[in-house]
Amino acid sequence: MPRVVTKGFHARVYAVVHTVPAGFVTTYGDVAAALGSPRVARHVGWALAALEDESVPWHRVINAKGEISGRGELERADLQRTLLELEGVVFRNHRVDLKAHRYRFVPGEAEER
DNA sequence: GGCTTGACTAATG
DNA sequence: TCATTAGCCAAGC
Repeated sequence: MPRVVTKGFHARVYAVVHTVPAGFVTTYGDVAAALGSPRVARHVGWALAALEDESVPWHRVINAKGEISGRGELERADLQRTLLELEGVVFRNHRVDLKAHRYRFVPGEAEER
């Protein structure tokens, strides 16, 4: 299993996720795009899988279908849904209404330089 | 330095 | 809307 990586690609992922405000959600692809590479959506998920920093709102990151992923850990998926609902995100069946809650990243927000 | 893995996405039927 | 296939690329070993 991947060790904690607090720098490099993962660090950027965390920085981007940090810019997502409460009440909004984003997709792995969007985060990847915000990083400059729309193809690295899988790595975004991987970065979050290795995440251990509670300050990162990982629960606001879902897949392009509006569904919650979670490596098969239903516990985490349930928590994620609960957290989002508390923030005002509307769930329709088992999916988030991306049209209403998808967050648009602002260039420069996650850039820390 | 090369192969395997993977919280994905988009396209196709 | 669902199932299958192909592509992409960093991190780990």
